[in-house]
Amino acid sequence: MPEGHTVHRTANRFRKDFAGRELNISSPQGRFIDAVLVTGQQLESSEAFGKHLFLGFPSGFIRIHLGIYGKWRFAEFKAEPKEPVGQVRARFLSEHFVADLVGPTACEVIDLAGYQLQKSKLGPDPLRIDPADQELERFIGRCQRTKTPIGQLLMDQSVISGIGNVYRAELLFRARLSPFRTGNEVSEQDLAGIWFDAVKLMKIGVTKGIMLTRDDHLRGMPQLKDRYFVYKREGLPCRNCGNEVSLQLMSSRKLYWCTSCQKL
DNA sequence: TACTCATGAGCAA
DNA sequence: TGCTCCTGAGTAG
Repeated sequence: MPEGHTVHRTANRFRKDFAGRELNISSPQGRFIDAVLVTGQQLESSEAFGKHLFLGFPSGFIRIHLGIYGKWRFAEFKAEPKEPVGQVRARFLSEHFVADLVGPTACEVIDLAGYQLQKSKLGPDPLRIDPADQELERFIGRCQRTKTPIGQLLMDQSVISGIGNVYRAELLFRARLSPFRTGNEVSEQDLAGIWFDAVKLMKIGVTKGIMLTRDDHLRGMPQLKDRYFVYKREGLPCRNCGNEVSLQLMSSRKLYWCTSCQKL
C-alpha cells in the first residue's frame, strides 16, 4: 500500500538487510537497463522522502517511486534465491537477501544533482521531522496562500509529501474539516492539527505496516472493512453521526467524506 | 477467461 | 481535464 509510511518501511528494510553490502542489481524484466551502472557497488544509504525511495551508491542514486501499482517482495534465502515471479523490473541481491521490485512508476539511476532536484520538489514529510527546517510553518504557509481546496492540497506532494488518498480522507474526517474548504479558509490551528495527526498516524503506519486511523482500533489487525472512518465506505453509515458517507471525484481521484460531520 | 479497479503522477491541450 | 504509464488482485460469468 504505497503511501509514505510504506516507503519509509522499505527504506528501513534496505538499511537493515542491504546497507554496507555490495549488491547485485539486475532487471529480470529487462526494462531497467541502467542497473548495470550501479550493480556490484556498495549500498551506502537508503532514505525515504515522501513517496520516493533513494538508494545511494558510490557512483549515484537509484530513485524509486511505486506509483499506484508498484510493489516490493522481500525474501531471505540460504543458498540460492527463488526465480523472479511476474514482471520484475529490478532485483536487488545480497548474500542472503533479495528484493524484487514490480510495476513501479519510476526506477532510475540519477546523479547528485538529480537527487537534490527531486528532493527540492517535495514538500515537508511528516515522517522526517527536523525542527530546524520549520516543516510545519512551510506546510501552513503553502496552504494559507491559496484558494485550492484542502482536500486537493493534502494530495499535492509539493505541499506535504507522503500523504495519499487514504490518509487524505481519514485525516480530514478526524479533523472534521470539509475537503472543499479552501486552504486560505483553514485556520492555522486546524492545519497544525492535521499536521500532527499525520505525524501520529503515519508513524503508526510505519510501525504496524498498515494504515490504521481509528483510535479504538490501534491494537490488533482489523479487517479492511473496519479499518477506516470514511475511506471506501461510500453509502455506509458514518461511524460518528450515522449519515451516509459520500463519494465524489476531486481532481479525478475518489474523495470520501461525511457531509454532516465535515461541514463547509 | 474477461473485465474492473487501485493507496500516483507526468504530460499535452 | 483527460490520457497514459503499468501490474496484479478481485470478481463476474
